[in-house]
Amino acid sequence: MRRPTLEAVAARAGVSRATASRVVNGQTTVAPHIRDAVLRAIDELGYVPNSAARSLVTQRTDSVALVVSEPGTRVFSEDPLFSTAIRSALVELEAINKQVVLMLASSPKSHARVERYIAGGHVDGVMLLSMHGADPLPSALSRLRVPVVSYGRPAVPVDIPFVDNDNVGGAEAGVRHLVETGRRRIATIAGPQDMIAGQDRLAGYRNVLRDSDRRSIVAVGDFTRESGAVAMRQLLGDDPGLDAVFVANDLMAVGALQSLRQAGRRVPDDVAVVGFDDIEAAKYTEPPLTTLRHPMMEQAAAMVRLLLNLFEGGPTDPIILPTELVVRESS
Amino acid sequence: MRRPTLEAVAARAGVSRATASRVVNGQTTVAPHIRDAVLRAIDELGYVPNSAARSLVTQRTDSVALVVSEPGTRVFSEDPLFSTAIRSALVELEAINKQVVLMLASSPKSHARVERYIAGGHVDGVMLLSMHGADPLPSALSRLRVPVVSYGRPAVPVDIPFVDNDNVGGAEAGVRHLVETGRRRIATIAGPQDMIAGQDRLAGYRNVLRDSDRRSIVAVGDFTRESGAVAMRQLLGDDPGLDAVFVANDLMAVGALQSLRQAGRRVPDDVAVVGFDDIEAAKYTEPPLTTLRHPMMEQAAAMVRLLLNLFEGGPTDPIILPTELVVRESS
DNA sequence: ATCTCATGAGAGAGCGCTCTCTCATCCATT
DNA sequence: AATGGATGAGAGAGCGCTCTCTCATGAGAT
Repeated sequence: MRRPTLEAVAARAGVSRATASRVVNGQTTVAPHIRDAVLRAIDELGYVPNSAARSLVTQRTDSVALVVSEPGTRVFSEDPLFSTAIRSALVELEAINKQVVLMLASSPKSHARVERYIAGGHVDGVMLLSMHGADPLPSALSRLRVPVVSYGRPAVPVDIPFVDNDNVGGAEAGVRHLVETGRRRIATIAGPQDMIAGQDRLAGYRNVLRDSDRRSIVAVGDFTRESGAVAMRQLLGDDPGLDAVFVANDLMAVGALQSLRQAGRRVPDDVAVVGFDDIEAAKYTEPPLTTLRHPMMEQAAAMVRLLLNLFEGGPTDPIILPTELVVRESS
Repeated sequence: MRRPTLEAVAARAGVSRATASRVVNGQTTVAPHIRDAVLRAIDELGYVPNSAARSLVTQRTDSVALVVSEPGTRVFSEDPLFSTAIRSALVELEAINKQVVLMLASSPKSHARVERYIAGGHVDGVMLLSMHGADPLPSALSRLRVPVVSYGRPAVPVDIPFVDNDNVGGAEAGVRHLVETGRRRIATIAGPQDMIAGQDRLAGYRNVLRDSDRRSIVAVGDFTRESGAVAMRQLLGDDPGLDAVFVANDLMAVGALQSLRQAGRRVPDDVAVVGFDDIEAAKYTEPPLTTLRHPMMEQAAAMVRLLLNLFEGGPTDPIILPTELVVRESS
C-alpha cells in the first residue's frame, strides 16, 4: 500500500541503501552490473524518491515561489501580461527542473502568509511579480536572506536583482512617434503612480513633450480597461481639441478606444492612440492598436537566469530589455 | 546561521521537544504558563517549523498541484478564463491553507514530468485544468491513487470528480435567444471537437436548431481569437446570407467581430453575435458582446470543495453550474 | 611475496519533526 | 487514608533519505 522506500529497492537488488542511493543520484562509483540490478529493482517496485526526506537532509527543495503581489484582483485575471509572465517563468523554471509554487500577495494577511511560507524554507528562491511601489514585500523577503529576483524595478531602493523593460525609452518612442506624425495636442493616460512602470512611462511622455515644446495633458488610470475608459472621458472633457493620446498600457487603451468611439471621435483621423505592452488583444481592437512591444519570454528567461546566478554566484546586475514600437492603424 | 529547530525552542523554554511541538501544533493539553514560555521562545528565536521534516512524518505536504494541461501555449496566456480559474483556485486553496504548485502539462515530456512529480508524493492532491479529450493525464493520475479533481468533464470515462458549467444548456440558451429575436440563418463557430466544452456547446446549438427547424451552418475554431476570425470568414463564404452566429467562446467571438467588420457587415443589424464565457473583454468589443456567463469563482470553490471531500470522505458527485445569458448590443 | 593505493560497497549517524507510550502529579471520590 | 482517574509533560522511536567514514578487495609497484 505504502510507497516503496530506498530500503526496499536496496533489499530487492541485494545491495545496501547507500549503494541504491548512489544509483538514484547518478553517482559513477557503482559497478555496472550492480547499477543495473538497482535500476531494475527501482523499475519493478516503481520507486520514486521521497522528496521530503531528501530535502530534509539536503536542505534544498528544488522549488521556487512565484509571488504575484497585486492588490487589484481584476488586474491579475485580466491583464494578459501576468499570465504571459507566469507561463514564461513556468516554462523557464521547468527547464532547470524547479517546481513553481504560485502565491498571491494581495492583502496584508496573505502577505504575512507568504512571508511565513518563505521563511519556512519551503523554497530555494523567490521570483517577485510585483509592481506596487509601496510594496513591503521585496525588503521583507530580502531580509529573510532568501534569494529573490523581481520583475520590474522595485520602487524602494532595495538590493534585489531585477528584470525590467525600458519603460522610459519605450514611452519616449511612442510619444515621439505621435510627434513625428504631426500630432499637436498629445495627452496621456498614465498608469498608477505608485508603480514604477506607471511613473516611468509618464516620465518618458513628459521628456518628449518637453523637448518638442508641447503642453502635457495628463489623466491617471490604474492599468485596467475601465480606468482607461474613465480617463479618456476625462481627457476629452479637459481638452476637447486633443488629437492624440499615449496610453500607458494596452488594457487602458482598449477602454480609451471605447470612450473615443462613444464620444464620436474617429481613430486615428481625429485622435491617434498609442498603447504599451502589445498584448494579443491589441491586434483585435477597432482599429488595431499601435503599441510598444516588450518580449515577455525573454524577460522571464532573464529572471530565471538571475535567480540561478543568485544560487550559484554569477553576475546579478539588473537587466533592462528594450521595447519596440509596433505601428498599427490607431496612429 | 542555521534556522532554529524545535529542539532549540524547547531548550530555551526549558521544556521537552514534545511539549514544544504540542504548542506549535496548537494542542490544548499544555498548561498556560508553559505554553506562554514556549511561545516566547518561538518568538525570540524566530522559529519556523521545517516543513520537510514535518511532512516526512505526517505524510502530508499541505500543497496541491494545479496542472494546466493545455498544448496550445497561446490559449493559456490569452484566454482570461485560465487566469481567472487559476486565481480563483488560488484564493480558495489559500483559504484552507494549501500551497499551490503550478505545473504545465503541454508536451509529452512535461507530461512525464508532472506524473513523476505527483507520484513523488509532493502534493496531497491534484486539480486538473484540462480540456482536451484525448488527454491521458486524468486516467494516468487517477491510477496513481492520488486525489484528483478536474475542471471540465473528462472526455474519457474516468472516475474523477469534476466541476463544469452547463455547456449544453448555455449554448441552447444562447441560440434560443437568437431564434427568439427572429434570426433565421444562425451559424456557429464551434470550439475544438476534442474538447468537451467544444462538443457540448455545439450539441446545444444543434439541439435548438433542430427543434426550431433551421439548418445548421458550422465552422470549427480552436478557441483562439485568430481561429474565430478565420472561421467567420469561412462562414461568410459558405453562406453570405447568414444573419446570426453563435460563437463557442468570447475569444473567438472577438475574432469573428473583426472579420464581420472587415466584410462590411454591421453587428447586430446584419449579423447578431453571441459568445460564451463572458470574459471581461466582452464588455469592450464593438459592439459589446452578448454572451453566456458562468461563475468562475464558484466553480473554483466547488473544485476545492470536491478535493477536500476527496481527502475527508465527503460526497464527490460532479458539480454542474448553470450559465446565464447576458444580453448586450451584439444581438 | 609484500606493500601501496585506487576502487567499490556497507555501516551508521543524523536531518527536524510528530506521536505514541509512559510516567509523575494532583484532585476528587470512597 | 487509600484509591482511581484526569491531566500534563517527557522519552524515544522512527519517517526516508544523504553522506561521511570505514573497510574489503584487487591491481600494480617494489
